[in-house]
Amino acid sequence: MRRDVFQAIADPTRRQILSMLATQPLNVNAVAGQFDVSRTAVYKHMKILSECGLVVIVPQGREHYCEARLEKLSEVNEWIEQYKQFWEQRLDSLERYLEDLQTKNKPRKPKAAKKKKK
Amino acid sequence: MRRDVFQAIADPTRRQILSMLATQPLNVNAVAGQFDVSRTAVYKHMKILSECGLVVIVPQGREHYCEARLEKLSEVNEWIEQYKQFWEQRLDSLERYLEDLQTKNKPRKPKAAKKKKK
DNA sequence: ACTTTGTGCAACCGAAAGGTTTCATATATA
DNA sequence: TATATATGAAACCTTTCGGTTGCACAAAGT
Repeated sequence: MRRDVFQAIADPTRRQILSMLATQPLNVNAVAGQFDVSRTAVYKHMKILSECGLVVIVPQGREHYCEARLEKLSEVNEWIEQYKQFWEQRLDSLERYLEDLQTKNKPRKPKAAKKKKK
Repeated sequence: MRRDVFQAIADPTRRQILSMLATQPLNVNAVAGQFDVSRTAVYKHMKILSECGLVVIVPQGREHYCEARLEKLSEVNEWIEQYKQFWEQRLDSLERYLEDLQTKNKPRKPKAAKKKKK
C-alpha cells in the first residue's frame, strides 16, 4: 500500500477535500456533505490524506476535526522545482520549436532539426 | 480513463522516466533498458505520459524518440502555488503548534482530546 | 529476399483503487 | 436511561492499474 503525497493528490476528490480544509478544519460529516459520494467514501479519502501527512485528524468530543497540513505539499513542490527552472529557461527560446515538433509529428531529421517550416 | 498530469506523476516509475527524458530524448527501448520491468510496461507508462502531454513521441525511422514536455508540469505547479503562499505564510507562526498537534495524535486518546499540554 | 530490430497493441492476470452497505462503538442530548 | 449523532471499520463489488506474454508490422541491415 503506497502512501505518498504524489499518489494522494492524484485523486480529484482528495484535492477538493484539501481545498475545503485549507481555510478551516472540518469534521468528516461536514466534508462529506459537499460530495455526492457516501460519508464512508470521504472518510477513506481522509484516511489516505492523513496517512501521508497531508491531513491531521484531531478528535474533539464525538467530532473529529480534519486539519490540512499543506506544508506537506512542499515535497511535490521540491520535485517540481528542479524541472521548473528547466522549463522556464526554455520557455521563451525553445517552446515554439518544440511546439512545432509536436504539430508535425511526422518523421524528421535528427541532424538538421533547427529548420523552420511554414 | 482519466488522463491528467496529477495522475501521471503519481507513479514513481513515470517520474523516473521523466527524469531520464529531462536531459535528452530517448527511444522506448533505451528507457526500458534502465528498468526491471518489460519494454511493454515502459511503453504503457510512456503512452500515459504522452496522453496527458508530458511527453511527445517523435517517430524517427523505426525508432520513436520520446521528448519530455516539462512545461506541462506548470499545471501542478499552479495548483501547488495557491497553497504555497498559504503554508509559507504560516510556516513561522503556526508550524510549531501544528507539529505539536500531529505529535500527540499518535496515542489516540478519544476521551480528553481538547486539553493543551506543554 | 531474408533477418534483425524497434515498435504498437491485444489478451490476460493479480492487486489495488474507489465505491457501497452494514455494523459496532463512543459521545452528546432528550 | 434512552436516543440521536459522529465516527471507524469490516465485507463486498466493480473498475482501473501495472504488469506479463505473445503477435503483427514497419524500418533497417545483411
